[in-house]
Amino acid sequence: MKNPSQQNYISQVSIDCVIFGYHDRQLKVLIPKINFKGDFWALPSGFVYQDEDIDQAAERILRDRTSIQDIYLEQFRVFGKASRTNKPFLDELIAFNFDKLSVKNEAQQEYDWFTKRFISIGYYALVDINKVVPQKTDLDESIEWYSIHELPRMIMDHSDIVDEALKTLQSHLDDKINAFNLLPDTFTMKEVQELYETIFDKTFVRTNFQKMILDMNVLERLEKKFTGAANKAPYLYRFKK
Amino acid sequence: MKNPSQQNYISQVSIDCVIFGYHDRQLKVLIPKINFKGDFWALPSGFVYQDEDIDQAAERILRDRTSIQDIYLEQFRVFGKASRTNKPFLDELIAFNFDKLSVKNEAQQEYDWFTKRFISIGYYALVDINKVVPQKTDLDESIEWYSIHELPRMIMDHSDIVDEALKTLQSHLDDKINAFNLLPDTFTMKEVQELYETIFDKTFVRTNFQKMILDMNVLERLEKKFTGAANKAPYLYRFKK
DNA sequence: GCAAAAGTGTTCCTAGTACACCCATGA
DNA sequence: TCATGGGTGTACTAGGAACACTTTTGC
Repeated sequence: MKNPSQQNYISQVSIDCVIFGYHDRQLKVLIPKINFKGDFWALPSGFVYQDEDIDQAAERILRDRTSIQDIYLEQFRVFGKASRTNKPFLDELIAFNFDKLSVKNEAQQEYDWFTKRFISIGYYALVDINKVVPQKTDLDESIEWYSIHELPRMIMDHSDIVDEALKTLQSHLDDKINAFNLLPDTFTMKEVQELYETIFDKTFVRTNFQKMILDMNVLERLEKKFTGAANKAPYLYRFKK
Repeated sequence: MKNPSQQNYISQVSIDCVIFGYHDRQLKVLIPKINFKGDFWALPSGFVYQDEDIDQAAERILRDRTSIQDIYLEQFRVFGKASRTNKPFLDELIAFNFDKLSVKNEAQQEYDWFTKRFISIGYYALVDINKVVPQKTDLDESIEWYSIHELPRMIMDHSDIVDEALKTLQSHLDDKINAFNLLPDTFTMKEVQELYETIFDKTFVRTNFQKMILDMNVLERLEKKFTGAANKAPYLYRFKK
């Protein structure tokens, strides 16, 4: 990765992405661990090129980390406190990793660029977890799916950003009907119900839930799914595009 | 006004405010006209100081234009297309107002600063129109309330920003219950109904509307309001804080 | 036939809508 | 007492919640 301060980025503006996936009745968030000593986790982030729409920038960041195109994504909030800076985190990172005297010249320039106050635009993405092949950047030690209830301790206000993203997702589900982006192409009604129960952290009555979803009129019923289990085979559904 | 490029602003980030007021069954927006030849209208805007929260910046911009404190305001969207720049507008303004050869040195520096691509954070504000004393800045020729249905032709994407603000206001009314910020301290139920009918551009049945609003349980009933009219005096209400 | 899970229908209740009715006010 | 507009209650209805019932599947 080239030095950001040398890139044609808009300065002091960043994009932070909360990438939601769903697996095994758990809502998950894709989070990289930074490749330095000291256990630092940070949301997939990036900056905006001068000639790039912010939506394009978010798409680029997401594509780089998930290796899939056409991701469902929504801008949900700007985080703009004057105190929003990487400085405490960077200083801690440097203390763990470098002799302080060694930070000079070019490094100093990067340091100055990174430790300015940043305004961050929050996006959330909904992806089919099976289609994602998580990609490390060369700054990442690892990149993993974490259950939203067992997130690692993240830098800056990234935990708050995840909280806000979840709230927005919940409030959007009613009108935007976008939850199906978290499921595979075809799915059973039971899977939809489990997803909703996970997102809202509450249970639904099976029969009424089925009615509610079908009344949305956004699903098409396909063939039955025979699992070999000793019970009635459920229908598969697909989201109408 | 000092030259923005000399101020301690975050560059390429602006704040645009849609200030909603309500009068005479009309939803209005407070819009300054720029003090140059050529008829340019632009939303109340400003920039963010390095040591200032974006919310504070929005409050400052609003205070400067309305001369009231404690304004209800909500961040609603970021406008971040790569093509978002003041350049076409500024060039037109300069063509109307200056000999091109006169734009030099210091002016050139301001020109360069202003014509960069800007990411703008949209805020909407709800104010009691009676409490506002619109304030011109020294860049303004005038500042007026315009009916949302008769807005002047504004620069850049400011019309789109107003549209987005209105949509967000409508969608927020259900859960945020913030419409009362547009009314005086005390008001009758009829006034509330007319306000809602204006915002949603539809009519409500009087008796059911009263029930709906009272069931929100956010109003306290005060004394009656005797207008001298030959009919039953309506109660005044106040929004519980 | 039986257990398990899926699909459909039926009843009940609540919340919203339409509307009838009465009340207060000043001319 | 009359016209006008405000306040309250009641009947009706649609949509949601609870639940009973039937169907399908493999052992």
